[in-house]
Amino acid sequence: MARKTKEEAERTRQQIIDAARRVFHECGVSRTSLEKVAEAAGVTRGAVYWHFANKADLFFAIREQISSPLLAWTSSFLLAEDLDDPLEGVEKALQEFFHALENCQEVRQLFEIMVSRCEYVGEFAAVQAELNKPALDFLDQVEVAYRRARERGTLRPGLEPHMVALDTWAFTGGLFHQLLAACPDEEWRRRIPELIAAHVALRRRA
Amino acid sequence: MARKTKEEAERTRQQIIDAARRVFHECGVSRTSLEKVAEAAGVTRGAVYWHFANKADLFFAIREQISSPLLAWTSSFLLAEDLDDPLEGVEKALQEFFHALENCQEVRQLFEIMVSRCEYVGEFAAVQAELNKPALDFLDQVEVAYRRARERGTLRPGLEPHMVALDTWAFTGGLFHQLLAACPDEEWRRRIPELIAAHVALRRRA
DNA sequence: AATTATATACAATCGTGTATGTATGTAAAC
DNA sequence: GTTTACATACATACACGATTGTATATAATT
Repeated sequence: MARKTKEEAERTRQQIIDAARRVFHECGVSRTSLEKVAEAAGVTRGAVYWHFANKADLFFAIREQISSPLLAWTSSFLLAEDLDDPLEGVEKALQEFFHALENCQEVRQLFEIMVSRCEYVGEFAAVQAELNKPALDFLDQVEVAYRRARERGTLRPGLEPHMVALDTWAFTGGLFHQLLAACPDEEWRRRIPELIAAHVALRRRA
Repeated sequence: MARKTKEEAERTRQQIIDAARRVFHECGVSRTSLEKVAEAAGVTRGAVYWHFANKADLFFAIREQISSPLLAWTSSFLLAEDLDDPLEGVEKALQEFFHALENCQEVRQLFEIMVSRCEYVGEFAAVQAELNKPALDFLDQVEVAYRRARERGTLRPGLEPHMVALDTWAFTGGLFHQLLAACPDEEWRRRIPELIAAHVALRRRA
């Protein structure tokens, strides 16, 4: 086969990224050969190697496509300055994040790959560092929100913003991992919004 | 080489398990060939295949050696019936678990392998299910503890045991994962006991 | 005409499982 | 108490498939 127009090439690139996400999700990253990805995308390894240097490069591309916009979206709520109660921003951000995780197939696949279908060793150690940066940013932002809440008087008295932020951070990470890896049952999933609300409520002035 | 006595054979088996844990931790499960494990253990693949059917079998053996006793130990605190305040059992169990995670090299390596150096696909999907079972057991036990606390009147009024248990469960899972994969800094680690204490305190009657 | 977007062909490596070799332990027969 | 027979605990060798990266071919685009 032969050369295609730039738009067609871009479409091919996207097809490869989509295919890679599906195959990574099904087979795990290390058991996925680039041949499989190519086949799933309806091209040959030639095309894959043209667009991406190697498997790790492909992995980063998937991340870029899905994760970046989502995190920008959710953190916009955390940073919102015009809230009467900054705790609402925390709750809204969490609700949005877990809503996307529940309802968007691509998002869910990506995070499942990152959590339980990838080994963070060698080239992929860098991927893990990338994964963690948003988590640490989130931690900082939550602390800011709690600090603001204390100033506005909506934080439960006696709670120190730093500690509460760590607590919420741990809670969020736990929800995230348990949801992806150890979900007890379907009923539990439906109660996640409620659980988040309860978590925040416990930190609000009674 | 030739046949050894039963004790020697058992020692060989343990050496292979130890070596496998180290190599899995360093290279990731899928990039670890049984040849590497054999070399690290000072034997040949023949010995490895004699004691274990395949890589997944070896993985289970590592888990069995390290995880089982630890979980028995920690859950003994959760189940303790003679406590004035059942919340103390929750706290003690969490403190013990994270203490082991901090101070025991083998425990830490095992969990790091499970969290970020193994792809739960194919034969290993079963491993993940195994990993989750203790987590779900823990969830149940925590709920029992909170229920008892409510009966004894040490639980903060207005909290429902089921929801609080889920909250603590998420918190614990988050602490676990963040500690293994995204630890902010050394100072943070030293404050984990404090963080756990604060978490439980927030659920105790003021 | 030069470049680009692919397909195809190639070489080299690596890992797996199994089959086989072998020396020693172990227990029963004598 | 030997001898014998068999099981055990490995080491070694082999056959096979799978993947990877690259080099080259090809045809359409620019």
